[in-house]
Amino acid sequence: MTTKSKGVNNAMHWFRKGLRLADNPALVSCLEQSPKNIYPVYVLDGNSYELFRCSPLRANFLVECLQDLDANLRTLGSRLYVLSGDPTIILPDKWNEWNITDLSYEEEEAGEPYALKRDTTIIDLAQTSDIRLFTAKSETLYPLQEYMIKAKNGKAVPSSMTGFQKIFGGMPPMKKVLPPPTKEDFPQNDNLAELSKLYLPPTKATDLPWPRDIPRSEVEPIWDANDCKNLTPLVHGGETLARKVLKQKLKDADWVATFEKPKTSCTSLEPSTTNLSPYLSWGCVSPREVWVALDNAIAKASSKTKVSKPPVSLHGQMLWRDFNNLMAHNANLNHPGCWNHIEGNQYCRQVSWDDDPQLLEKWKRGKTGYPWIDAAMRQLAQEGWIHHLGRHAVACFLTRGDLWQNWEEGAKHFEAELLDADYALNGFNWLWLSCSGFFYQYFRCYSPIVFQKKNDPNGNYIRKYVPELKDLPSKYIYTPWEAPTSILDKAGVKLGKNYPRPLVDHSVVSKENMTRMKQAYDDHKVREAAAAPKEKPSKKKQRTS
DNA sequence: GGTCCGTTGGGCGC
DNA sequence: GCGCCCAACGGACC
Repeated sequence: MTTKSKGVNNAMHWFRKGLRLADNPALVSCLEQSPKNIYPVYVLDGNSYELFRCSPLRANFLVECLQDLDANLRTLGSRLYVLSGDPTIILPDKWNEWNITDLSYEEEEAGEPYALKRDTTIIDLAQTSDIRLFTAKSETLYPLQEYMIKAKNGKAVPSSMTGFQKIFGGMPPMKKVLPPPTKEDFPQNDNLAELSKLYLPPTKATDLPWPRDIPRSEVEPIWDANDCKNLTPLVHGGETLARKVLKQKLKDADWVATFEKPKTSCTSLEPSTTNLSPYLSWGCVSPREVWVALDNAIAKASSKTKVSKPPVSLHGQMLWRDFNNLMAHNANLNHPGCWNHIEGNQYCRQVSWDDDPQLLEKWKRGKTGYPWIDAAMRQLAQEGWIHHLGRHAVACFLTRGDLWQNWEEGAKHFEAELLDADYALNGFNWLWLSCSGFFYQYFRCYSPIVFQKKNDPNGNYIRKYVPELKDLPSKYIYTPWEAPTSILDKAGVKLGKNYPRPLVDHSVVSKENMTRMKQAYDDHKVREAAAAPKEKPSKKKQRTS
């Protein structure tokens, strides 16, 4: 490794995810080289995962993150340089122009194919240009490789949460959370004044290289592509807000200590969970910081409090995140890029899903005729968020429960619309809900009617998000097609006109679909047996000899 | 090869 | 609000 004397190197920190200053080990290790100048950059990359299939709410969230990052850097006497284009072209240009000698960035861990390809190219280019790399794995509580090593130990990587928790229990103490760099850590760039009006962060979603340059979707957008005005995001972007939300949500120590995910409500009009997921997925806050904050909050809970445990506790939610990343990482190691696909995905059952663009479109737009499903889908479009259990219900409805549509399509839609869209978590949950992987009890099926009726008998959630039904009596709010004409008339509901009739009869199709799933599982067994005909006998031989 | 378990199902009786 | 059954999955563990 070439060593360069202090003060003659020029550094670049490349933000991709990890849009924060605190607990950013790659940035810190770069600053530790005491560079003469540092250029914190973000590249608006029209082809990147973050922007591909990206709703205005997501675009807007990114803009807010960049604005906040720039503001925070300016308090340290630095700033964010926002570039536009293909990073593998634009970054080498800037290395040359700014005489960059050191480059740092947070590594992509789950194995998202575009990011991996991009980074491989950048690593090659950096080596060619004799640029020193300072990278760090800080997307998860522990680097995924460390779980892999711990797990292997002669065994397979666990594919259940229980198995993962065992691995996790044997991990060494977690790395300490790094404080944000101080003003003294940041050099004053020679040319800061000269560049003051260049490379400024975008101020609105339409400044991003989207949607003009990107073929976003085959279908018409659900929202006005240029307009976020009428949308009401769950939270706004940025590290500053992330910390505020973290502090606020963890203030009630007893709430934190007794949190049980399955007991939180997905129909409450105010989110019953922490709202931290968007910040975690964009890296506005580090998972370790959240972990420690949970520790601290629980320590303050009253001694009588019965503290909840993983997997249902808040710490458990952080474990799910790492577990999902590990599964994505492992799947992609064996078959690069397979994670959000059926083909080649070792964890995914091959199921012959139907392909009906009209049904898919009605699901996306919240026009299935099942008010509870439609309410959740419209909350997604409106706020960029649905409660986890709501996601379960709509994902089950689209796939194995009712419409029998390919989960890949549902995953793509979530990826575009969710503020907290996360490659690893999204893929895992669609595999789970469609009974394609990790969860196989297909006879346990969410009802689009009764699942939430007990939590929200008056249907307030439906009344909020499906306003055309708001005047229906509670008795029919979940099942408007059962209401007498006089009641529908009184409520201003015209079935098939201003609110659709149900696309399918759940009680019928859910049973039919169980039979289809049984068949798919049987076919899977046959394929497995055919794929490895000699393996089992030879193993037996070894054992008996 | 048997048994138990799996973050969060639905329906019923009590 | 709880316990039990429904019909019956794969994977871990013995």
